[in-house]
Amino acid sequence: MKGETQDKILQTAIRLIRTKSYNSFSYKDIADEVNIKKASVHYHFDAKSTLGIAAVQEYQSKVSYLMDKLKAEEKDPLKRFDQYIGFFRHGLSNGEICLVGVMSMEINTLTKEIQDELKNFFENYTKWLVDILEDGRDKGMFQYNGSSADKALYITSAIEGALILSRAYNKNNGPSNNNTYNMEYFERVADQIKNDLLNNPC
Amino acid sequence: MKGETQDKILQTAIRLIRTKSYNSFSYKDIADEVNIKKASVHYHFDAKSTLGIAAVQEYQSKVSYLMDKLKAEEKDPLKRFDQYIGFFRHGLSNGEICLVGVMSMEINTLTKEIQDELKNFFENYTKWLVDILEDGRDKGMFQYNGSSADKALYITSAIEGALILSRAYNKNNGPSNNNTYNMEYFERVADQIKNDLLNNPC
DNA sequence: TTATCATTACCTATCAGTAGGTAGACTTAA
DNA sequence: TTAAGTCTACCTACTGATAGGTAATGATAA
Repeated sequence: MKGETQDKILQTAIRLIRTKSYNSFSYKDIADEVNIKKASVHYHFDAKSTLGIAAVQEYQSKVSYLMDKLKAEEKDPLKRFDQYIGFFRHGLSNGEICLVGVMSMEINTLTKEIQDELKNFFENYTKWLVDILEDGRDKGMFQYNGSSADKALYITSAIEGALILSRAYNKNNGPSNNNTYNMEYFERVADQIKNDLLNNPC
Repeated sequence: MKGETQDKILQTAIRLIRTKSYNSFSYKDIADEVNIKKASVHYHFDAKSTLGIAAVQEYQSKVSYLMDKLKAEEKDPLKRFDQYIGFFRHGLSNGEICLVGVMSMEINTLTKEIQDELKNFFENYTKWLVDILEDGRDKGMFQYNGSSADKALYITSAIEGALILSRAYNKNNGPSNNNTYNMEYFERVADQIKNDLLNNPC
């Protein structure tokens, strides 16, 4: 199959970035997981920075697809918001946090090209959330003061932070018998974000 | 002077972790910045993990000192909260984000000893904030629903996330002529956290 | 006082291992 | 036959780490 190995490499890279960070995985790691040799990884992605760019683009297109589908199929703002949160929840339950968050942390060590790719992603990222928020406010379901852009930035910050802290500091973390993680911290923050949206200043 | 070089190494390590991340700096980086040889860094800290532990402990004791001083000297809860935020603001203005946040992101790549050290730090970290929040609520200045522990987790998440995003996505980031960073995103999130504390559900 | 010894804080040189990366031969399927 | 994909085998640069040596300092005992 054309592109099968290439796709495996890409998906593995994305998973490794989300579990260990960009500067903490190597071509050897990829090769071992895909069951090919290091040189073959280089055949598909000549340099690590190339793979990095591809990983961001692939992750973005996956998220774009989900967000567009969500916008088309789910008209209830609260359920749409829940599904938005659900996207992060699902990753975290497998020990994977947001790729944008991880690579943003390492921003000072990345090439200009990757930085630009991330910036582009981040802009879309917040647009989706602004869209959900404004839809909810228009329909009278969400209340918040100030601009939607500010609120989106606030929520995004809280989610990114919650993902990091949840994976690091939950009791019994590390994957359990069924290979999922304790979600306690994440859920506690997610609940508060939602309550703020629903109950905010009278 | 006894310990002068050792302290320079430690301070440099902390700065490099906060600007680049733990897995993105090397003993060579430290050696070059302190103007000694790599082997001399090993003389003071036999292994990188030893240096990592020492960095977390040193950072913790610095923060502890500031927090205790703050508690003793500043009795107005709002001003105390502002100073708490100011601690993160100051770091970010030099391109440095929270060491706990950075290393938590890399948690899966760290030794058990460093993980324990971080967990210990995180527990104190949230205790300080809970203390500020409850003091403010007791004095009738802060309003929030739910437990103080939940609120502290929420605020901590938002701050950690804001630090990451602010450094990565502000316009014109990178250090400017006066060697400081654009703080826009961080301030926008910080303002909302504060407003929530002051105006929340009636 | 001075010769002896230990300690501190560095050095040069080197280690084995791993990083990302390349050249060229081999395999396989269209 | 040709092109795609994978391999072996290698490279250079760098990783954390160690061995062994050297001044300088300080303590100690004859």
